[in-house]
Amino acid sequence: MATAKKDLFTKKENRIAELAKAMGHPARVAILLYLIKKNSCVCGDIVGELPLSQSTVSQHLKELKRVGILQGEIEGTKTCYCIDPKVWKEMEVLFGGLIQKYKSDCC
Amino acid sequence: MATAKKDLFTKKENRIAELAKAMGHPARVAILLYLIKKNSCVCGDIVGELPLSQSTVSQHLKELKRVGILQGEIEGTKTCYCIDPKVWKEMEVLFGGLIQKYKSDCC
DNA sequence: TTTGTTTATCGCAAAAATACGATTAATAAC
DNA sequence: GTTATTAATCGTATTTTTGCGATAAACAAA
Repeated sequence: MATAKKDLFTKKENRIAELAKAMGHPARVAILLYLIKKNSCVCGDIVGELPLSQSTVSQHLKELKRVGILQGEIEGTKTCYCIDPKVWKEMEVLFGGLIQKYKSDCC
Repeated sequence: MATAKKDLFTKKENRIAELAKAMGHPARVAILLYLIKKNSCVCGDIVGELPLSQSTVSQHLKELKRVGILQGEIEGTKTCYCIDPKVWKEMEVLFGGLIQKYKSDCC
């Protein structure tokens, strides 16, 4: 079988890239900031906060959910999204670790 | 004039997304890890480290340079890339700030 | 049961990212 | 000078992402 693209890099490299990419769109950053600010899992009125259509926002939420950053819980007709503390911690470790690893003494 | 896409979100949201997106590819993560490990600005032998062609690696380096994470300095026929400490610090502030801002008490 | 609300998904179009080989440009080595 | 080395860029093909309207699905309200 052909080599999967993922196999060209380490698990860690792939995971960092996957999480970074999920944060690599201003709408998704805005969603995260909104969820953090609200300090609780707010429902789909996220749509009302963003200058994008409902279906587009739904896609962004889906992507954040896919990589694990968000959890979505259905409550009646509404869906309640919130940050997954476990994955958030993972990001802290991965990004923090990466950033701390570099001590400037270049060039 | 039409609204630029950038204007739909705040400067901060756009900048976080831009930096995150630059890290949103395993090859670029690998480049950064390699530069950190070598602890000095190593030249284009980055190409030898990656399972990608020279032109593709060059493009990834260009992207990292575009957002400011890397600096490139020409030395003879070689080019020496290194992390820009200033932008690295900016990432620490932006990502660290974002991640620290969330205190789990959701759902 | 009918109607309204909310969210996910489908289908599609447009734009952007990824990857590579070939070529160019710049310099070093001879 | 000529030749070799290194890296950037060009052209192009493929894939992925982004975005939206329309529709569907699930539930609540009437």
